[in-house]
Amino acid sequence: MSLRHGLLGLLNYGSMTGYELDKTFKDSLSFFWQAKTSQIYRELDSMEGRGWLSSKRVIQHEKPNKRLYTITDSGKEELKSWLSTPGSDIAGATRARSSFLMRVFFFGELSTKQSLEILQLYREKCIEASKGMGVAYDSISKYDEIIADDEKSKYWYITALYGDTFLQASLSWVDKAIAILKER
Amino acid sequence: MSLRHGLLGLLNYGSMTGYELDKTFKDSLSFFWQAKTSQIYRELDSMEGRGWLSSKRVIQHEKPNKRLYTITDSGKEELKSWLSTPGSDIAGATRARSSFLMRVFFFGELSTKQSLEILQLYREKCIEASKGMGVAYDSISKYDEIIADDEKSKYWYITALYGDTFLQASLSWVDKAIAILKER
DNA sequence: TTAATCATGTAACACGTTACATGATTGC
DNA sequence: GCAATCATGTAACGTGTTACATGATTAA
Repeated sequence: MSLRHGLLGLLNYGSMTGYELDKTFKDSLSFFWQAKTSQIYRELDSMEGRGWLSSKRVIQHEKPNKRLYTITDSGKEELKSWLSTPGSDIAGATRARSSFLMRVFFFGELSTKQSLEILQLYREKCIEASKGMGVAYDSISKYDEIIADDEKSKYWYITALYGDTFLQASLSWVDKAIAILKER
Repeated sequence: MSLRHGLLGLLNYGSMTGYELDKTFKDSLSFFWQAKTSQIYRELDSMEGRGWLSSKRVIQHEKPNKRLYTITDSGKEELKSWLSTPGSDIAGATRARSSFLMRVFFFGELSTKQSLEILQLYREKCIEASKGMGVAYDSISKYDEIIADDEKSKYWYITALYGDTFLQASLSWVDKAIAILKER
């Protein structure tokens, strides 16, 4: 499973509360992996049960109390071992799980006009997302300043680069698709 | 949900057994959506419960008996309505859910040598998958001969084109990533 | 004064994965 | 003789999603 290890990776940068993890996850990893707040809390609980994390209740007076999670040695081991054995997900990475593309496969049931409308909507979303990549790079710079570690931020940059490449490819595909539907 | 509608789409081309659906799904849609055999049988059951399908037991003597599924009018309606309302999945399509990329994000914890090895493995998988696209196009031609409908096969071709575009982009990204790690 | 932020969770349900079970026929 | 293909499923478990619940502080 991945959410587990994503959280482990983030906690390896420093202790955080569930709330902070949720936001950090959404800031940094949500392009590749989405998770709901409720799932994150449940997962933290189960990770603590496995001994990968320890937690401390922090009493606050002006704000609600919070629970601060810290990665344990056993958690660090698990993270390293997960990172160094990229089992099946390397194969899965050469496929693009997408319910949208599955729809497109069946667009023969719609009119060309309707299909075109949907593809054009997708095109706009791609352009929007592409513009939004700036925020991702900003986010990387921000965390880079806090953590200040070139070895780490280099990879953050590489993943952001993937986002760019992916969105450009998506755009170039949808333009080809629209052209095919318009020809003749 | 998507598996449901994928199966509905396939059954709209003609009646099939669970076994045939499983193979057809894996032949045609598995680049975008993966499903286990057991899940397909369970789903067919639940779809019949909703009245989207009807089924008939076919008694065979030389082979095991089978159950033939046929889409109902209500199922056809559901398919059309799903196709024409591309709700949230159009937004999701501009993100690339990938546990592999999440790993890469944390590669700072590994040595550059190890990271390079994993990226090179990924590179090979991309090339392999890229070569495998030929099979996908063959599969399209095969079904195109059976179904003989340009309106339909046009979209099959467009989705295969996505596969190609995606794999080329993945390759181009990993080459950039490897270059970054090798520089200096 | 209304919405957003801070901060945590529970419960129920939906979907995906793994393991197991059966047994005949056909091709290498 | 052994593996693959045909053909169907059940049970248990793991993961993801939706809905609900609470309540103070701060910025527009």
